[in-house]
Amino acid sequence: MILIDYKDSRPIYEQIFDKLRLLILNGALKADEKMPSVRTMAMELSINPNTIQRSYSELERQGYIYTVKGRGNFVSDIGKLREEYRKEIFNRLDEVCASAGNAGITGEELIEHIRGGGKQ
Amino acid sequence: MILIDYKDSRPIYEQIFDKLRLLILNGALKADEKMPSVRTMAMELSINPNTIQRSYSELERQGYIYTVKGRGNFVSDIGKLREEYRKEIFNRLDEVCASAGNAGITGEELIEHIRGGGKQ
Amino acid sequence: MILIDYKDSRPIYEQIFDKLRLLILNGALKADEKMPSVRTMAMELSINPNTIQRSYSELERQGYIYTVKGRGNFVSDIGKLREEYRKEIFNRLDEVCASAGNAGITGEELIEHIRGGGKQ
Amino acid sequence: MILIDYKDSRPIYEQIFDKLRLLILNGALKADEKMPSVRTMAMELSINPNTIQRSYSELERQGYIYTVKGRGNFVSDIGKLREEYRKEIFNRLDEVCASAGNAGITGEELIEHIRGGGKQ
DNA sequence: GTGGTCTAGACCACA
DNA sequence: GTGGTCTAGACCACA
Repeated sequence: MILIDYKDSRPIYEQIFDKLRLLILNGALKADEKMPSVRTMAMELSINPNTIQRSYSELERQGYIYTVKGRGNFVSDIGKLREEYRKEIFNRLDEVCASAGNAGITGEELIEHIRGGGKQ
Repeated sequence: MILIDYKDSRPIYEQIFDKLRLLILNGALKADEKMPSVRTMAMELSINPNTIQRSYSELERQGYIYTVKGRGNFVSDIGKLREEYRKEIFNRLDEVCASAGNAGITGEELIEHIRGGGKQ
Repeated sequence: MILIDYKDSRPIYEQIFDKLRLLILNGALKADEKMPSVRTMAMELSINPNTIQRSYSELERQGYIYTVKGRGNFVSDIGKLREEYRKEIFNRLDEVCASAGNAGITGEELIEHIRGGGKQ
Repeated sequence: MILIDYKDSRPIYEQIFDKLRLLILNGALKADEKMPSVRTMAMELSINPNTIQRSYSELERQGYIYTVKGRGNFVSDIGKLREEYRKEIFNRLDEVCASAGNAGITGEELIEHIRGGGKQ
């Protein structure tokens, strides 16, 4: 379900955070569904529980999951968060556009690339 | 000429690398032009020379500048590099598109955002 | 009668404790009235009986209820406790005043806020 | 400068966070001033560096300090944050008022308590 | 030297 | 069993 890329420069806790967040935004993990326990996931991925804990804490801090002490972590009912994620993506798009401008790439070229389905 | 943002989470050597690379890609720094010496730039920016050296090494490794022992660093004649930089940007665009897909954003929405000039 | 907020960070036993204490201080639960049994309440709230037990133990420890073996839990005749609860509140108020002082908020501002009915 | 209360139920990292935040809000630590290094503070307080690190991370996340890799942590120029802290305090005051209402304490009593300087 | 990440292992509160 | 906190110790990137 989750694969860790040790060659990725991003820290492990962040990779896990990103993938879980995506599963929640996707709807693959639904509201009030129980997440795998910190220890279970740590065992499955052969990773220290502290590291998983950190991913979960960050998910909780940003409102993607909520914690019930002694019971586990559960998926939140996200609503506003979808909107925030959309903004995050448009911001990243803006950055790409800015870099493109510096490299002499026009907006039309970017659009053509998107239309072509990327990675042509 | 170069401003460092200490509140930026990116390391200093990377900020400097990015800005110098941009000046070269821009044509602001032209082929065979001499770069400021490591020490000069370190003084001007009040930064550890090791840090400047690291930016320069990375620029050299990627082919943006070349070093002549005892004489200094000079801007390369970049040709292929422009093309590589373009690829890098299209790759970043592909990543944004992939994330967008996961969030239910269509290519048309991205295109509309680009057309609108972003940051509306 | 009692609603548990699983998204509240406070532990469940504490939420139940707080709400029952309030019902007693309110007078909604009167002296010598019988409390619902641990099992009944556990069933109604779909909660582990151990958790309810813990809330009841804490209520008993602080004198809000008393236990008769084999018969159940009963509301105490609270008198001093009202006074203690008042002290607790004034202590919390003192803490707020102290924090306010550190933030440069004057007592008059706090008073004005109270007069204004708060949450304006 | 900072004392840890091991009898306090709040975790150590939170106590340190609170105290440092206060020193910043106070102006005792000024904008762009260097914070003690994680290790130095860990030694002084005889606490594990990871714990200090956690306090610093939280301070950074909330914008009270900023980190320059390889150099250290520095106090941010807080502005909005003062306003947020004020709000936090008024929220806490609102909670006290609500509890007071439940205990039959009037707003006037609270005001009188504040006027009297508390802890009378 | 400075912060960032991770592991191993422990102990605690809570259910 | 479940998450939360902490210590001890290691290794890395950065300056």
